[in-house]
Amino acid sequence: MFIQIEPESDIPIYAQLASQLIEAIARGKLVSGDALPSVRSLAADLGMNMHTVNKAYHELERKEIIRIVPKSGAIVNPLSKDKIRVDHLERISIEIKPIIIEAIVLGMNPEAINKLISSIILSIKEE
Amino acid sequence: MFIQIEPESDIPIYAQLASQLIEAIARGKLVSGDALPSVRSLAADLGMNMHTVNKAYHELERKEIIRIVPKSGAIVNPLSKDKIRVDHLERISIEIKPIIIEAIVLGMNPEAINKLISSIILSIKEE
DNA sequence: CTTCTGTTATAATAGTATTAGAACAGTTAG
DNA sequence: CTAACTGTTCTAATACTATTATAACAGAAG
Repeated sequence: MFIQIEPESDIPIYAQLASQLIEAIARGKLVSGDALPSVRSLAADLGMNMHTVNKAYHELERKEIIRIVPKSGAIVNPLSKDKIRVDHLERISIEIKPIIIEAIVLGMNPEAINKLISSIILSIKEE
Repeated sequence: MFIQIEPESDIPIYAQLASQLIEAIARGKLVSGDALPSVRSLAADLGMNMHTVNKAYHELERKEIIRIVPKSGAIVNPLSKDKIRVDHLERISIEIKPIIIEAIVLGMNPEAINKLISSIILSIKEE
């Protein structure tokens, strides 16, 4: 697996894992219908506990990015191309708002913010 | 003070406070050079502990949004209009990246993301 | 049927969040 | 000058989260 965990980060490792799995989906390394590794095998693979991987998976399930089939496994949900549900948009909005405000206070104007986001999107698709 | 804390939120109250102070600066309710209330008085005002307010202030100091003068008080830093320092840009980038990725996975295209951010910026300046 | 799956439960450890109380030393206003 | 106010530092208690460790359970899959 293409996961790199930084144990010394102040970001919990279950959150790092969840984040990198989302990134893998965004990059097309994981596509709709793909099965994720079992919590036990991925935990062994990454040298962490089964429950930590399980927590990351449930984080992704809560965001409806994967689906967990009890006693069976987890698979990547169909990603709605160029559509977004209102509740998802709401969550993204709540998550992103404080950062936008911080950016403004630190001196970024709307164009600069837009430019930053464009470069982030490019960096995802390229790397 | 124009602060509203939600004690039942899963966001720590020191983080809520820090966030709302940044927002107050973004809205111009607090401007460069303004003195923040003392940690004791704001804590009493909001019904929370002095140390919790202190933690929020140090969070803002870490982000270089305010300056804390030991044994004296905290004042709002000069906000660099339409300029942003590289290290600040770097931090904003790291903070915003996982959310952008989540937005993409949930079906937002670059235009939709840009539109969302524009509406957030508008909502800050209007309300 | 046996192995693999997520689920659930208990438990221990470490760290964070929040509150409390107190003392200390520099700042400031009367 | 002095008294009130300031952030700082310390100890300490409580609650919650994060992480790991075992173990047992019951459904899925070969």
